[in-house]
Amino acid sequence: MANKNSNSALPASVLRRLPKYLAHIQNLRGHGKEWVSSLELAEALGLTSSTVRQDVTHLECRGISKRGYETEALEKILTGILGLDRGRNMVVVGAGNIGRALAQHGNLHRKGFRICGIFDSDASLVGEEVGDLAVQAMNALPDAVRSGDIDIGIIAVPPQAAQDVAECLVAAGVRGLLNLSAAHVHVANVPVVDVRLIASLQELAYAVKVLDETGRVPHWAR
Amino acid sequence: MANKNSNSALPASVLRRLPKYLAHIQNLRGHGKEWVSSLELAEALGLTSSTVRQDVTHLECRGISKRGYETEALEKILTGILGLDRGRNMVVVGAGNIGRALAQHGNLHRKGFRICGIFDSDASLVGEEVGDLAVQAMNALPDAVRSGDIDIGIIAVPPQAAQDVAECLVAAGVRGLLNLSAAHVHVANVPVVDVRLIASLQELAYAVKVLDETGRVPHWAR
DNA sequence: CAAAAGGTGTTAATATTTTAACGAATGCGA
DNA sequence: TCGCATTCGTTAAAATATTAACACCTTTTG
Repeated sequence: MANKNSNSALPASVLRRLPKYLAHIQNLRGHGKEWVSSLELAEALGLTSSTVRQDVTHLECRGISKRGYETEALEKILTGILGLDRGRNMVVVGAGNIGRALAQHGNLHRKGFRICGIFDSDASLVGEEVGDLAVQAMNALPDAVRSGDIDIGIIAVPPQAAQDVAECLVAAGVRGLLNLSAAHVHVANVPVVDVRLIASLQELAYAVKVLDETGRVPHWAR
Repeated sequence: MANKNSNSALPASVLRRLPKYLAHIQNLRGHGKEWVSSLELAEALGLTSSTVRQDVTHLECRGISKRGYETEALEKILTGILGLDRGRNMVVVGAGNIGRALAQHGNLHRKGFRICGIFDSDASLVGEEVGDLAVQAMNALPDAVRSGDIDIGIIAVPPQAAQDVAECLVAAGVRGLLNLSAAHVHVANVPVVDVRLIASLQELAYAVKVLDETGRVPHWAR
């Protein structure tokens, strides 16, 4: 018997699609659509209907024949699984372009990800205003994390500094790391997920090269 | 006989690791290291040595027993495959926080990705300075792309606008798209790669939830 | 009310990715 | 120069992920 109850962890492949389902369904709901079929979802997102149905299997949600899935239910379940029903407090380390952009990024806020502080080891940046925050020195980090109920640390520093910053953040008590640097970071017992900014560009450069040479777009870039 | 000559396209799984190999190897070279073994690479990047050796198989590169791989050769091959030996010209659409941050991001430039223009449909932003560029109106885009030898378009707009912008960019002649929005975009015959900014945060939120509930970090977030 | 159409959930087949295992090659120390 | 210990390339196995196929539900329609 298939195991699909909600406390068994999701396969990574499925999890990675969930955010796109959610974004699309929120959009549909915004247009007043109450039902959506696996085929519609698949076509909108570049998948097969089979994949969509398989994925839904892992959710606590059943569709009904000839109608599909209820968008309201799907949205609720997805936000629940992703833990988006509760807000998350975060700090950013690195007040360069990317760090500052994130700190001011309204969308994050709208999705329940609050940025509560921004830090930099460069003393000349300390005090500078970023949105309604002021850049703080690294030695202010531990207190800020402990007293601010911070869940997540965002690493927006040059790659050489990334691992050190990760360790700082974890020592300060953060429970998850979002890594925007190109470096690999690893810390015991704390989840890390990479935002592959430069890597994605490099992938794209490869895809463009393949397109030039063969006239065809690789399937992973469609 | 295994097919490993360079004109057969790389498996997606391998390709996605290449940027991390490259970043790490460049770092090693910076420290004067001339050789690296599959095991060292694996440990630094959170992989198995088997995976690394398997990956190298797809590169036009042989290691030698008891030493490993030559870092210089690896770097050259990787940059070649990813098409990083030639510069790429890009335009950004969307002069919000993210778009502006990218346009000024020094690292991109250093890696051969030149940002040649930034555009926005919001007339009130047109003319604003971003680094050494000025925000242009959308109707200036086609000429800029055609006359500027632009390869890549970067989509940094809200999700509702993403698909339209994608089509604009492609109509203007761009040959690849980097999508920073949460929406899915699709255009015939042009590769698209997503930078999963919000999606990654959502994945991380899930990983944190799993950590809370089970005490263990899911394997895909380590 | 029967039949057709358009959906789902499930199972089974296929394809891809990762890992393990091991013979062959190379450098190092005695 | 002869082992010994490393490390590679390769093959095969195991694990994951994707796709196809199909029985069985619902709604709509004649």
